[in-house]
Order: sequence, then structure tokens, then C-alpha cells
Amino acid sequence: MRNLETKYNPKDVEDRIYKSWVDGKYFHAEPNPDKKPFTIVIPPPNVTGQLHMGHAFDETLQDILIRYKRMQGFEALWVPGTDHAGIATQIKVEAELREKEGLTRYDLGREKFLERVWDWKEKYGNRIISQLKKIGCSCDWDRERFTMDEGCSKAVREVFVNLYNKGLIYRGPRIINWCPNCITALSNEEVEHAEQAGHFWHIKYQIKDTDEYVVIATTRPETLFGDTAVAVNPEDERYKNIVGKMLLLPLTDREIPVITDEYVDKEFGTGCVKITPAHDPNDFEVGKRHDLEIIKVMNDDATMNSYAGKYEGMDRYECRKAMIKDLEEMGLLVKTEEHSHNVGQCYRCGTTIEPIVSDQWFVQMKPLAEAAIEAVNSKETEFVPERFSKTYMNWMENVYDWCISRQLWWGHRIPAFYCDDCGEMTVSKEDITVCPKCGKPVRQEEDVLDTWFSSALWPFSTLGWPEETEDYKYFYPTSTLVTGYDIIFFWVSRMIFSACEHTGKAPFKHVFIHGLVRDGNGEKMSKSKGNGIDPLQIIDMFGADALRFTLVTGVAPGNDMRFPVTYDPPVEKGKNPNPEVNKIVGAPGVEASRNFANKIWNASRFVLMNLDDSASDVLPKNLMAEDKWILSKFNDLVKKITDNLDKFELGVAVQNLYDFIWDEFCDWYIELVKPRMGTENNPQNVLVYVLSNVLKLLHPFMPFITEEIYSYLPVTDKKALIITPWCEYKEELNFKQDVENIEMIKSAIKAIRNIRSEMNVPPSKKAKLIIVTQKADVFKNGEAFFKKLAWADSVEVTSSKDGIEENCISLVTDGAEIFMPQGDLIDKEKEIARLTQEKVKLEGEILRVEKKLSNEGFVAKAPKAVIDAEREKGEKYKEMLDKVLEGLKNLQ
RNA sequence: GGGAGCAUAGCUCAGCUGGGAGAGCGUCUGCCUUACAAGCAGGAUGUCAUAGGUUCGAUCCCUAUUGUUCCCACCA
Repeated sequence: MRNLETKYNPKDVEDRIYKSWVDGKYFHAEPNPDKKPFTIVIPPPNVTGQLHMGHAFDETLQDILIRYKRMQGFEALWVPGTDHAGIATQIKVEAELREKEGLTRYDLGREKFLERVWDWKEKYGNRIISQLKKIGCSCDWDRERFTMDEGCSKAVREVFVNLYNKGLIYRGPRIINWCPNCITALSNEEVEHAEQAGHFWHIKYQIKDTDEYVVIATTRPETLFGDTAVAVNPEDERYKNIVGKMLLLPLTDREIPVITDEYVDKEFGTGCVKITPAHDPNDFEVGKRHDLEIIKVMNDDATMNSYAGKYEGMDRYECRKAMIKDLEEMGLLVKTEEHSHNVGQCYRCGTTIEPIVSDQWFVQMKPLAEAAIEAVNSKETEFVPERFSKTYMNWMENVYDWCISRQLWWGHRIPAFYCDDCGEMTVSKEDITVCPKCGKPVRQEEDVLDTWFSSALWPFSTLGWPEETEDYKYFYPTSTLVTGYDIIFFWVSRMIFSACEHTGKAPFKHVFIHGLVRDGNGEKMSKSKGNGIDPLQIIDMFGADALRFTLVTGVAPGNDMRFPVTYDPPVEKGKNPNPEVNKIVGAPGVEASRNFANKIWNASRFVLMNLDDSASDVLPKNLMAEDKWILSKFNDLVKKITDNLDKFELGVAVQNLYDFIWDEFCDWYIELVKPRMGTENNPQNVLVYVLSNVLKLLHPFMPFITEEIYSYLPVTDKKALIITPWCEYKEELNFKQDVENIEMIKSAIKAIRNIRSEMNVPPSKKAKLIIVTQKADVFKNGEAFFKKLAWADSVEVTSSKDGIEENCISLVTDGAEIFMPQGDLIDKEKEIARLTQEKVKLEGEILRVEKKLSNEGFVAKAPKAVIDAEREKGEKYKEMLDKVLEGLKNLQ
């Protein structure tokens, strides 16, 4: 115990401590009428691969909150689990299949392919769980869930059928976003927009039975084959005469009419718009208004179909190139302009989205949004920081229907059954094999649901809903949801409206939103850029506590953070590393945290090696001033940490802890108390008290090292730190006067150190101190401190300056004037310069204060406390200035 | 087009309902002072983006401007 190494080694500790928590079943929660519940459901990581730094951040925040609440006496439940992540996982498994076996999913068939995906899920799901454990997550592993497990699937069907029966789910042809690579429909949220350089082609459409043309401008000429009209603005004088005429659609033998529609902007392009209802959302609307034919010109993989005539079979871009060439040769291409525009891309594979008409399933959103808006307006759910509620509202108030069907195999298959015989469609919670209408066999819908459909139910599906289980009744609604601002639309919004609709309650009280973890250049981490940092590697290098501490240090809620690392060989700033070549060798932020962990470790070693058998955490009756000082400071700390945690200000809380432990406890209290070690006035119990309690406050942030150290301490209530009650503010440990006194001594010591350093006096050179003060008792008490911390060999405390020898350095500090006879060491010129500088500074301060105090407005309107403080300051400065002036006089 | 964030020390960032700005890293000086060199002591560095306004008083609140990042929408 007393032979602990001088370097804290996380590897000796973390796995062992984690196991002890699991063995103690401390993570497990059960409905408990004697306690209040505190519930968090984890944002389930995708089973696509492994955790990245963003997860580590997200989960650290949750673990901090859950550990804090657990210690505060809540029945704290953190539900873990993973997400099946429809498209993302299917893509991964398909890629693996292609690489390793040269097969496609169609080669295997649906059933066999799904077996492969389940194998994948097993492997990577488990890997993710083990990574969560490495980070220190105190999830209730008895309740681990998966979005496609039995319970969640049941909830999905319940919700689907409910919504369908209420008429809030419908099926029909609409323009949707189609990913030709994933071969599925996507919701609007799953499309990312990126600026792309493109062209604006001006093409002539001949007016039938004339030699005249109209010119239309398009960025997507290949959709021409689906044109069923050309539209102009009804107010456009230029085209009034051709409205109603027929046009010859180039490269085809079709004729299309010229129609008028308000949608057309006269000013933009040529004022003529080709209308392609099957391939453009706006055109689709125009088409509906004018009852136009809908002609789809592409196959599911974005190759051209038979409507494209001789271009059939070509890829859409190949076709574009070829037809432009042909149009040019035919003299129908008027001009080509450079044109950059936003193009939709699949959020999973990056392929350019094709807007396409397709039969899909939709959730009607408007009616569902109402309750979700109200939940946030009424503060049933609150966003932290508050500004994100605007993001949410903005989306919620402008929702459009949600396309929920996906042409994938991996996911919840839509519970709709078709009878090919009578045409009946049945939506049912239970699987059916025969048509309830005609008794003929039915076939189930091939499509699966959007992966977000099931994650939208996560806060209640994981707690037993639709059953009214004890868990559901006790733990739901949950307390806090922690997640990144990037999935407010995908997930948070959908959880809120789903919960409001199906459970009648908002799913959580607080939504604690955090930012993204970026690389050292401020860029998003990504595999393709090679700038991703594996949290497990960082843990391996520095320990989980150091990583966790780093992730919450210096970050304000909702803000992004940078995670700089150094590579070997080094990578130029602004450049991306090549993971094959550049290895991570350092991480400045984490090193600082690791050093902090080490500091605590060594402070604890110091305490432990100085304890005798009688040591405990019971505070003695005869507390010394410095004991009262640290106890008061600790008391303040308890309040600060608790307040800040309650406000989700984790970054501030962690800074408070750092300052208290390093500065106040280590640099001052332990140093102040060293002279008392081993004497009959041994401070050991105060040391144990403060250390053991500060470990409690630090535990949520650095669970491993705190638990380890705590186990060595002779505390009265000996149990695992993780379940030890949180500290409370104690009025009886507030010693205002002693705090003032010790602060006075501290500033005197600092002033002496400062001067000695300026005068280049080495610590080995001891000095005599004469302290002239009206507070003799205070400074007398500090005698030992001056000897130890200000390198004095003798300390004389007096109330008068009589008899002080002339050749002294004098310094003025709060409550005292200190003289240091320095013999020949004193450099008179230097000392005069120093005092003169001091004089100028004080005069400046006095001027400032006097100016302020002579300002009538200030005296009349400022709060009394502020004015008094200012007066006090002024007096103190004047007093100090007098002494400085006197010192100068003596020197000259 | 709509919305949001950011601009503070060389770098990365804090700054808690307005009362003369802080940390870490880096840097400079001196130290193995009986827990810690992953340490100790001391120092230097800021027109708190710009211009107005409110106020006795503004880094903080309001307005505008500039720069920057992001989200949403989008005229073919």
C-alpha cells in the first residue's frame, strides 16, 4: 500500500476496477419506490464497426451524469444497446461479401444474406460493448438492447399498425430521393447537399408545324426523355403566343404541350421550363396541377430505360454526354453555361441522389408535429443549451411527410400483406399467411423500415413498451438524453413526436446537446481523410480517465472541440496523416489530463505514506487555521461542482476540480501542513477527509483512479466509491475568518517568493523576515509557513518598525509590511527601481478608484457592495503606497 | 433565401444573469525544497474582430459591419 509507484499506471487498475464494479452489480437498477429514478438511454451506436472519438465523447458525458446521479441517491439506470443501422450495415456486409467471396446479396438470396448480417451484428455489436466498458461506462448490462431484438421489433409493429389505423401512415407514389447505389429510397434527412460544378445547357425545342423554337435551359438534359410539357409563366408576354401549342421533343418522336404555371420564374434562365414530373419534385407538383403524364426514364440503378431510345442501358451521366453531343450535331444546342448548383448526395455512400417517382410508405407528419412542438414549448422537454430548441422548432414547424420504406433487406420488414388474388392489403401486428378477405395466400411487403423508425422508439421500446411493465412505469419518461447536434433531426425530433403520440409523454426531461470532436485542424474526423483518432488507442496510451477528463475540459455545452495529436513522422499542420505511415505518438490535451491524474496519484501517495494506524476521516476538534481554510475551500467546491453538474456545465465543473486539487490542495494545503506531519498536531485526518471527499466529486469524471485510491483510504463508511453518497455543503465547515487569514499569509508568501526570484536569491540562501503588522496573531501563526514556503530562517513579528536595520528589502502586502535584511546582497539601484515601479502602479490604481468614486452617477446608482469594495480597495492601495514611499525615502 | 454558432495570450479554448480578463500547452528564469521533473517557484505576452447604442460603468446587453463555420431551403 505504501509502496505505490511514483507514476500512476492505468493498465494496472482499469480492468480490475471495472470488474469489481460489475461484480458488485453497481450498474444494475431496479424499480425502487424508496428512490427517485434517473434514466438515460444510450444513443445506440451503429453495429457497422467500432466506436470513434465522437462516441467516446458522447458516452463520457452520459457516464458522468449517471455516476453523479447514482451517488446522489437516485436509482440510476443507463440503458445500453446498439442500432441495426439499416443501410450502413447492409453496405458494409455487402462490401465484405464482394471483397472476400466476389458475391452480391442477390447471389445469396434474402434469407442467407440476412444470416450474414446477423453474424456481422454479433461480432461488431460485441466489440462495441467491450469498447464501452473500456471507456468506463456504467451501463446496466443486464438490459442491453438492440433495435431489432424481439421487444424493439414488437414496439415497431405496434407503432406501425397504430399509425396506419389512424390514417397517419399511407402508401403511394410520390417523388422521393433515390440512391441508385444503395438501390433504395431515402428520407429528406438522409440526403446531404453539396455544391457541385455543373452546366446549364440551353436546348431548342421546335414548335410543331413551324420553323420556330423555344429554348429551355436545364442542368439535367438526360431527364428530357421524361418531359411531358414545357411551362412558362402566365404573365410572360414573350411566350403568350405559343401557350397551348405543341413542341417536338428532341431525340424522340413525342410531342409535348406548352403550358402556363405560376411556378415558373420569368427572370431565371430562358423563362421556359421543361417539365419532368417523374424526376423532379417541383415538376411533379406542376404535373399534378396539369394532370400530366409521368414518365420514368431510369432504372433503379440510374441507367436509362427504354424511354431513352437509343441511349437505353447507358448510365445517366454517360447518356447525358452522348445526347449533348448529338444535340450539338443536330444544331439544337444553343449554348452551354458553367453553372454550380447544390446536388443531393446519399449520406451513406455519397452517390448523387436521383429524385424519382416511386411507390413508397410515408408517415404523415403535420398532425404528429403538433404535440412535439407543444412538448418543447411547454418545457416538458428542454434543450440544453437552449439555442438548439430553435433548430428543433425550425424543423418541426416545417416538416414534410416522412418516407419510411427502404428497398433493403436488413431492417424491420413492413407488416403489410398483399393478396394478389383480390387485391386486398392487410396491415397487421401478427404475421398472416392468408387474406382475411378472400382466404387466398398473401405475400408480405418486401420493403423494410427506415432504421430511424425503430430508433425513434428507443426511449420506451427499451423499457418494455407497449407492455405496461414495472420498468416502463418506473423509469419512463427518461431523464436526460445526451447526443450530438448533428442528429437532432434524424433522431431527437422523431423520438419526441413518437413518444408524444404513443406514450402521451415527452420521452425525456432534458436533451443535452454536445458538439463534434474534430481533429487538430478543426476538421471533421473521417476514415477517408485518415484523421480519425481511435479512443481505444488513446486509452491504451494514457488511460481512460485521462481521455475522459480531456473530453470535458475546456468545452462549453454544444460547442465543437478539437483533439490535436502528434504523429511520427510528423504531419504538417493543415495536412492529413496517412495512417499507414504516420503513427500517433502524442496528444497534448490528454497528456495534461494524464499529468493531472498522476498529480492526484502522488498527492495520495503522500497522504498514505504519512498516515498512522489511528488515521481516519473524522475531523478533529482542534482544527488549525489552514485546516479550516482548506475545509472551507472544499465546502465551496462541493457547491460549485454540484451546481455546475446540475446546469450541465461539465467543463466548468472539471476546471473547478482541477484548480482545487492542484492549486489549493497540493500546492498550498499539503505544503502548509508538511511541518505538522508526524507531530502530535498531525493533520492526517483532515488530509484523509479532504482527499476522500474530493475523490467523490472527481469520481464521475475519472472513475478508475478515484475508485482505486479511495480503496486505500481509512474512511469510516467503507464501501465502493461508485456508490458512496455525494458530498454535501456543510455550513459548520465554513470558516470565513480563517480563510481570510490564510489568504493573507498566502499573499505575503507569494510576495516574498516574487521578490527573491526577481533578486535572484536561490532557495538555499535563507533570509531573516521582519513582519510589521497589526495582525500579529495571524502572522505569528504563519511562522512555520514562512520558513518552509518563503525560505526564511527566522521570522520576527512586530507591531512597530523601531529598530529595523536600514539595509532591508521592504515589501508591502495585504495586512503587513515585510522587511528582509539582505546584507551585501541588496542591490540598491535595483531596489529603488522596483519600488518606483510599484509606486507608479499603485498611483495608477488609486487614480482609477478615485475617479470612479468621484463619479456621481456611480455613487448614486451602483450597488452598495460594489461601492464599498471600491472604497476598501482605494484605502488599501493608499496604505500600501505610503509604505512604498517610506521605503523609497529610506533608500535614498 | 431562412436560421444558428464563432471571432479573447504564440496555439487550443474557458469566462457562471454587466463592476478592470483566466486555464492548459508553448515560451523565458531559477530550482532534484523529505508525494510528484508527467514536478516546484517566479516571469512575459491581450485596443477581448470593427463601428455605433443602452448604462454611472460593456469582453458580456442592443444594432450594424467584416471575417469564419455549420444547419435548413433552393430557380429548371
